[in-house]
Formats: sequence, C-alpha cells, structure tokens
Amino acid sequence: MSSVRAIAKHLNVSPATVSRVLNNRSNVDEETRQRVLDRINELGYFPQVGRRISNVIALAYPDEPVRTEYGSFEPTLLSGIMRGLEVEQFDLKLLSIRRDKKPDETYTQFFLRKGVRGVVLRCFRHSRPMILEIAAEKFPAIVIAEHFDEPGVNYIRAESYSSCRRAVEHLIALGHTGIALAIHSVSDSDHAERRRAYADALHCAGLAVDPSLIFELPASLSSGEQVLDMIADRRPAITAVFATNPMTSLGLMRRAQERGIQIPGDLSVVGVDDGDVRMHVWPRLTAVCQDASALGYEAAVWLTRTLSKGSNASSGMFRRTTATVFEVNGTAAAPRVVMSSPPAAERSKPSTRRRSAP
Amino acid sequence: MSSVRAIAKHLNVSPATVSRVLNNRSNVDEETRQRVLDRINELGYFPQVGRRISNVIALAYPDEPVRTEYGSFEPTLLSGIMRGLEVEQFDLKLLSIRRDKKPDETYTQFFLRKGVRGVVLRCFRHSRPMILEIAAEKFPAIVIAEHFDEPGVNYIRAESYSSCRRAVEHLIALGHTGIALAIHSVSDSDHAERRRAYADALHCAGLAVDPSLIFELPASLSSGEQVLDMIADRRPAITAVFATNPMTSLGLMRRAQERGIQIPGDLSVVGVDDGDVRMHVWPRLTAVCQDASALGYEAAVWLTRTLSKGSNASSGMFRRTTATVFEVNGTAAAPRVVMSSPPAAERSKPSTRRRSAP
DNA sequence: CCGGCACTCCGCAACTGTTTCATTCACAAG
DNA sequence: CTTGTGAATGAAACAGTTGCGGAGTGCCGG
Repeated sequence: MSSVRAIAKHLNVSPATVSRVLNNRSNVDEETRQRVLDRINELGYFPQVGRRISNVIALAYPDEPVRTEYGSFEPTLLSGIMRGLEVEQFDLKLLSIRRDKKPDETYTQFFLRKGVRGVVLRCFRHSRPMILEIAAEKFPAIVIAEHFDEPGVNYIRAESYSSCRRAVEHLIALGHTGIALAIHSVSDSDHAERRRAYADALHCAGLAVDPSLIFELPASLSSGEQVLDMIADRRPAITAVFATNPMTSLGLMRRAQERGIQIPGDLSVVGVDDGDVRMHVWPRLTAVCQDASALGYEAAVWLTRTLSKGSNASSGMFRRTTATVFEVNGTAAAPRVVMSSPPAAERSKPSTRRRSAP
Repeated sequence: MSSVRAIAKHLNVSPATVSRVLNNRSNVDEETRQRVLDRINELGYFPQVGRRISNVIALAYPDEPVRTEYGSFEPTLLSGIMRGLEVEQFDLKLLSIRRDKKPDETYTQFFLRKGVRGVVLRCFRHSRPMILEIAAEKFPAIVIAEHFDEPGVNYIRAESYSSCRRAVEHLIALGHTGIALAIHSVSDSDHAERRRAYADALHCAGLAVDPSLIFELPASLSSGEQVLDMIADRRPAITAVFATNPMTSLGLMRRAQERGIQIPGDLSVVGVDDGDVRMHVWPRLTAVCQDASALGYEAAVWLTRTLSKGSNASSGMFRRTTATVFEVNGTAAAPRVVMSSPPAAERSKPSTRRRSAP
C-alpha cells in the first residue's frame, strides 16, 4: 500500500531519506524530517520486511515492566493479554519506554523502530502526558486501567466506584462507625474513585468523614503494617479499615495477626484484589475484586482486531469500563460491641482483647 | 555474512527456494528442504531485515505463557529477564510453542519465523523431549530451572537439595518425628531433588520414610488444603509438613487456620517460596527460598552476550546452579508434646486443641 | 499411442526496507 | 578565486519475500 518509495516519491525525496527519518538518523534536515513524519502519520504507515507484515504489538511500560511489588496485577494482566492475542494471532513484545526510547525520537518512530504495530500501555499517574502525546501522534494504542477525558485516547478500565461503595456500606451495615481508609499515595483515577466511594458511603449514612482516618501510603505490605500500627491504639476505636489495594490489605492483616488483634473480631478489613491474593490468607479477604485478566484480554482483542481489519487506524474510539465485584469473605464482621448510642466517640470499647488483658 | 543468496549459491538453488524453506512453504521438495535446513543450522544463519539485525530473544513456553496459578515464579522470572536484557540491549518476545509452532516445521524454522535470535525456555517435565530437539538443532537456547545431563543443553537452575535438607533437618532438630511431604505430582528434577532431600534427612536422623506420609498433588492452594485434611486426623499424629511449592504451602496454612489448628503450635509448616509469597501470611512462612529473578537475569545475560559476541553460537555450554537459602520464619516450632520415648507411635497427643473440645 | 490436464517444484523478476558511497551545495578560510 | 569542510541527500547495492510462469512428471481419456 504505502511504501518507503511511495512516500519518497510523493515528497520528492529519495527512499534513503525516508528510511533515515524512520530510523532517526541525525543527518537529515529538520524541515524534511517533519514533512516525512507528517506523511507517515497521515498514511498510518507500517514497514513491511520483505513482503511480509509482522503482526506484533507491544505491552509498553513507562518504566520497568512487570513490577512484582504491586502484587498480581501485572502477571494477571499479562496472561489476559496473551489469551487475547490468540484471536488474531499476534505476538507480544515487552518494551520499556524509559529504557529504549531516544529522547529526540517521536513515539511513532520508537514503536516502528521496534517493529510493533500497536501498543498496550500500562499507565500510571505520572505517565499521562506521555499517553496524550502518543494519542496525538495517532499511533494505535490502548491504555489499561486509567481514565481519560481527552479525545483520541482509547482505554479500558474497571469501574470500582460502585463496588467500593458497596464495600464501605457493607461495613456500615455491620455496625461500624470508625472506618479508616488506606489509600495509595500516588493518586490515579482509580484511587480517586475509591476515595470518593468511601466518602460518599459515609456521608449517605450520616457519618462524618474524618480526615485523620485517611492514610495515604504507597501500595505495599509494609504500608499496610504501618497503617495498622497507626490505627490500633486510637481512641475512639477504629473497628474497620478499607484498604484500596491488595498488598496494603495483606500487610494490614499480617500486622494485626502479629499483634494478636483478631480479624474480624477486633478489626474488620475490606480490601481490593487484582488477582487471587485474597485466597492466600485466612480468613479469606473480603474484597473488591477486579479481573485484570479480562482487562488485558479485551484490550488485546480490540487492538489486534483494529490493526488487522482496517488500514486506517483511526477507525473508532474504544472506551470500555468493566464492572468489579464485591466479594464477601471472612475478614469483615460486626464490631465486638454494638452500641445503641448515637455514632459518636466512645472510649470503653475493649477492641484489642489481648493487649488490654493484664 | 551468510545470506539467503549465499546459501542458495552454495547449494545450487535459487534464493527463493531458500526463503520458501525458511518460511515452511509447502511447495518445496523434501530432499531440498533438508539440505537447506542442514546448511542453515550449520552456519547459524539469522535473517536480516534490510541491512539491520534485530536483537530480539524470546521467552518461550511449551503451553500458555505466564501462568499465574504457580504463584509468583513466572512474574519474578520475567522481571529478572527484563533486567538482564538491558546489558546487551535486547528485546523480548513472548511465545507459546504449542499455539504457534506448526507441526511440520522445525524449532529453528519456528524461531526464525518469529524473528528471534535466541530463546529462554521455561521447561516442565513433559517438555524435555522438546528441549532436547531444540538443542539438537543447535538453536541458541537456555533452559530455566531444569537439569539436563545431555550435552548441548544450556540451563540455569537453583540447587534446592541442600536447603531442603536443612529445612527437614530443622524440623527434626525441633523434635518432630512425624513429618509429611507434600510434593508436586508432575515430577521434574527440582521436585525429585526435594523429595530426595526429605528422604535423606529422615534417613540420616534414623527416622523411617513412611510412604503414606508422602502426598503427591498438583501445585495449588486446594492441594494444600486437601493435604491438610488428610493429615489432620492421622494417628500417630503428624506434627510437621514440608511442602515443596509456594501455593501448596499457603493452602496448607489456610486450611489449618480454618480448622483451628494452630501454626506452629499444633502443626509446623515448612514451605518453598519463589518470590515473596511467604510474606503474605502470618505467621510468616519458614521456607526454602529461590530467587527466580536471579535465574532470569543470568539466563538473559548469558544468552544475549553469546548472541552479540560470536557468530558461532556453539561457543560454549552454560550450566549454572545457583544456591537457595533456607529462611527461618514463624511457621515451625517444637511439637507441643516432646516425648522421651523412642520415635514410634503415640496416640494420646492432643495435637488439635480446639477440635478435641466438646 | 498420443493429446491434454493437473500437479509439483523451482527460478526470474519485482517488490519490501536499509546502508554505503559518492555527489551536490553552501559557506568559510586562505 | 580557490579550496576545504560539513551537511543533506540520492543512486546503487544489499537484505528477504512473493507472484508468475516454465519445466518436468504422472495420469487419464480418446
């Protein structure tokens, strides 16, 4: 369809020059480079080696790929993507943008240089500008687990507001009034949503949102432990926690058990799970569950379908929001002492049994 | 160096024919195909697009890539590989051999078709014949976590015998005599090694190896639960378990806690951890720990170094065995009743406290 | 026995993209 | 005015792949 030679002829340059632009060689005039790039993006050009087109997409990370600290989200996502690739028989390449992209090349140049026709983007809050730039270049891309209002950005995410709200309402229905929130310190739209769900649920139940019960820490086991230490001795007693990510949830539980605080007897914990980490512990974690595998699957299917169907990549936007489910397991129960008085301060509640013993 | 045209000239065929062989087109004579293939493997040929060679290796799985059921081994391995690729600036492709390899093409053909210069192989027991075939074709490859005596196979693995033996000896030193073994049902050399460590440790301590205390089940949470149910009510009492993989270890603990069996009071558990799953639970799992990330790192570094250094891929074998560490945490302790009698049957031991209450 | 047909195998040529080498052109220094 | 230098770029030679057609072979019907 559109070859290097065709582009060259159209612009009255040689194929060599076009190739140089594509590979970001330095010795080409800035004005010429710009003309070539414009034409390339306009045509949705993709290089064919020999006569064959290679069906490869990338899973691109802003920084290091496949971080294990965040629990099972990345591997679960990855396995979903691999399943999705079977539909159109694509292959997957793993890319780190920070590592390989040269500062002076465009994202389109970068991805083409890597021999990739489209890209699934794992996005964090700080990489939003990057995403917008890629979208502006019209390179085929889809963002995982982040929400965008700007046009031209395709994304798929899990809607966690309603499940998170039900989770907090579940705690309230059990009789909890002192409910803490442990939330990721780098805010993305997911976590903003969860925070809002927490506040709304409390508000609708006539409970005040106490800022001192909101703990912002990075998602990790040790954060969960820190949060537990901070809430364990508080008066009025905190009888429940909503932790908005898996590792923090587990850290909370672990530290509680270490200190002899009974779950759910002394403290109710509701968490969030990306995979099946909630099954690793006892009692099983009552949690808002999102299916990262499904996100990856749908993203991969849409991207590869779009690529193999039309030559024009700008066929249509894809913006999908999947549901999460609130799964009741064993870490949330009624607080030990249910009070008949209005939901205000109380101090005599024997919440941590062993600590108050001798 | 060695191009399609060079190979063609040497064999008195046309470049087109060589290309057809490489892409496994059907319309080429079997004898011709074989001659071309031999020549290709002899020269260690790799296709160049344009004039450029692409630095890509694959992480290839016999079946589906990145299974999450086995816990954190795959993602941890993957992140190690990604780190290792930075050294020589290679890229990684994920391949499923079962999905994409056509039955009538050789492994060399398959990998070349995928544009991959070398391959890291995640091997399971049933895929040993495949590995040997790849090695026989002399395609650059390295196997993860499996041991081979056959020449020509490169591998890296973690030696778990000594740590596993120390783990079981640790249990014996604490006073345990009834020690069960929960082991993966599909045996690979790793698990054979762990089984041997178990038997040797018992033997050297003068304890008999009771086959009825060995449970072979697939690595999973539910297997751990099943094992616990099978050992909980046994007489003479089983006071300790050695579980040779992470998920089974966690399943054991979960079910024990569910049934009110105290760990480590009533039952000691020693497990195996590939990543940091031992940190997810309380008490923290006493476990033999292997660093899957380091395996991936070293495999990737060696493979890419070999590829970018010499044109002759058969430069030297790589066989490395890294150490594992036995980490003592909170799930192993002395059995509740230490007996002074010889290590024989006993029946009055109150091992499961709550269950024996009325 | 022969013509026609179908099928297999393979080479030529035309097509991808990339790189090397040489040329052109502007401009500054001698 | 001549010459050197550097940037920009084009022609050509290289890489692998594939459409088309030709040569051979076997088979079947007349």
